[in-house]
Parts: sequence; C-alpha cells; structure tokens
Amino acid sequence: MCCYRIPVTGSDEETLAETFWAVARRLRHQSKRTLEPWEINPGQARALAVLMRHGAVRLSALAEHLGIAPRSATEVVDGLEERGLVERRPDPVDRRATLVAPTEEGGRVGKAIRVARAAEAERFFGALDPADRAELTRILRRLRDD
Amino acid sequence: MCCYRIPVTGSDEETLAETFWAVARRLRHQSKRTLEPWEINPGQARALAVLMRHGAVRLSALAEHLGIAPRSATEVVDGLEERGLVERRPDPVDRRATLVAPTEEGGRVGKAIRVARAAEAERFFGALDPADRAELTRILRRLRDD
DNA sequence: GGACATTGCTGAGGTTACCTCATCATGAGG
DNA sequence: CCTCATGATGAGGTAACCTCAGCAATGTCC
Repeated sequence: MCCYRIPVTGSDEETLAETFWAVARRLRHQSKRTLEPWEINPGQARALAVLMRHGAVRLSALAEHLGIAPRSATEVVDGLEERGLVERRPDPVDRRATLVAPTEEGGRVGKAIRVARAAEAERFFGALDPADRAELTRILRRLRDD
Repeated sequence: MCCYRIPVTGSDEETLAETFWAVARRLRHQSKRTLEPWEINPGQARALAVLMRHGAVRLSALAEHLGIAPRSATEVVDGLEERGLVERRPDPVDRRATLVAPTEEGGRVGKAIRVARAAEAERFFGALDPADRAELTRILRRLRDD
C-alpha cells in the first residue's frame, strides 16, 4: 500500500457539482481513516449503525435500509458475523427469514464508532461556524428531498 | 438489469454527514442517467472533460488530474480510444511518454456532454434559489480547502 | 561515454463492493 | 395438497480501482 495522490486542485474552472464531489472525496477518505481502528469497512459500519437503531431486523429489511440488494446484505452480515459483531437467529414468526442483531460486542463497537463518527464530523464540519452548518444542513435537505 | 431500490429515507435521526451522502447518492444516480445516451461511464467522462480543457496531456498527468493511479488512467484511456473519442500519440520531447488528446469526434461528444451536464446541474441545483446556490458554493469550497 | 538509477507506460493479477440468476426451504391461498 | 410467492444464499459476473514487475527511454555522475 498505497496510492491516493492528491488531485490537482488548481486553477480549473469549476462547477458546483465538481466542488461537491471534491468535498465528497475528502469526506470519504476521512471516514475510512476513522474506521481503521476497528478494521471495519464503511458498508459494515453502516449496517451496524442500522442494527443499533433498530435492534433485530430481517436480512432483507437491512438490505432495504442500506439501499443494496439482499444478496449483498448477506455478505455484509457475513463479515460482521465473522468478527462477532452481529449474530443471525431464526425469525420466530417465519422460518424462512433470518433476523440479524448486534451482539454485546457489536453494541460496544457500534457505540464507539458512533462516538468516533461524531468526532470526525466535528472535525470535518468544524471548519464551519454554526450558522454555516445550519445553512448547509438546510440546503442539503432541500436537495435531497427535491 | 437492474436493482437500486430507494433507501428507506424515513424517520431515522440524521447527521449532517448522512444528509450529505444522501444528496451524493441522488446526484450520482442522476449523473449516470445523464451520460447514458453516450454509453460512456463517469470516469471516462471526467477524463474527457480534462482533455477538453487541457488539450493533449501525458497519461500520467491525466491520472493526476483524475486523482487515480497512472495504471488506472491507462484503462480509462483504453476505453475512450476504443470508442474513437481520444487518441494516443508519442510525446515529441520524451519518447517514453504518451500524449492523450481528444479526436474530432471526442471534441464533439465532449462538448455535448458538457451541455448535458450543465442542464443536469441546472435541474439538480435548480431547486435552490440563486442565493442558496451561492451559499452552498461558498460553504463547500470552505470544506474542500480545509 | 558507460553504468546506474529514475521515469512513463502497461501486462498480470488482486481487491472491493456491488450485481443477477438459480436453488432450496418455507409460507400462504385456492 | 398443490401451486405460487418469498427469504436467504451459492455460484458467478462486473466495474473501478489498486499493486507489482517489466520494458524502453531518459537523466546523472564520475
């Protein structure tokens, strides 16, 4: 490892979309670094966060929350299960289905990640004063919700 | 094909980062749709845009502009060359190097894509009034430049 | 004016994060 | 009870990156 040269941020004329993506790139790299201590990838972290909020959910429901195909959720859960952070158990009301829930360890790690993420956001968006942060939130919500 | 179920956008508490990523997702999907008529992928489109601005550049310089490894730029250029949108030629001052430049067809397509992209941005960011757009630009620049 | 390291591109092969399709068990409705 | 739908997963694929090694051309230093 590793690579990631910094893109030439120089004098190119730029559109709003390009600026947006440049920020996204920075945020993504930072997120990756934040997760390193747990050796967990962003998809797994997202899944764990969903489980922390919802407790035991069906694998298919988890997939929907993550916006990925059920088959892909299977893989994410495999990874988390290998690390002992979640467990599968049969759904008592439908024997086809599998419920996924954080283990005790998963709960601890999930909480720690939540804290680290909050700190990361603080660091990243800390460049903004509170008013700008509020503005950004408002504007992004508008863009998200059309 | 294809899949992409809409993520449950429901009642989850949300951080600024999450909102940001939700917007990113929307923008990415829209970009993809914008590029469909040319059967060109986002990476290739980005590369073509760089070439439109800079004319003939070395493959390694292109890689740097795109923020990817030189080896990866080789592949992007392969794709564009196959479609006849760019051509490789020897660098007259260094026979190790390869210059990449848009062909005439590449120039046409590049221009068309630029127009389509502008329309797309208009559609996407059009939800915002000009003041908000300016705000967003200012704030994003701040985040990008630390 | 060699010898040797460096640079620029690419072949070979790997990784990650997704995907689709087919399969198998279970469940639900006529 | 038979058929069809549904939940998870095995098998296998793809896209966009990566690293490492190799080759040719170049720059450097004595």
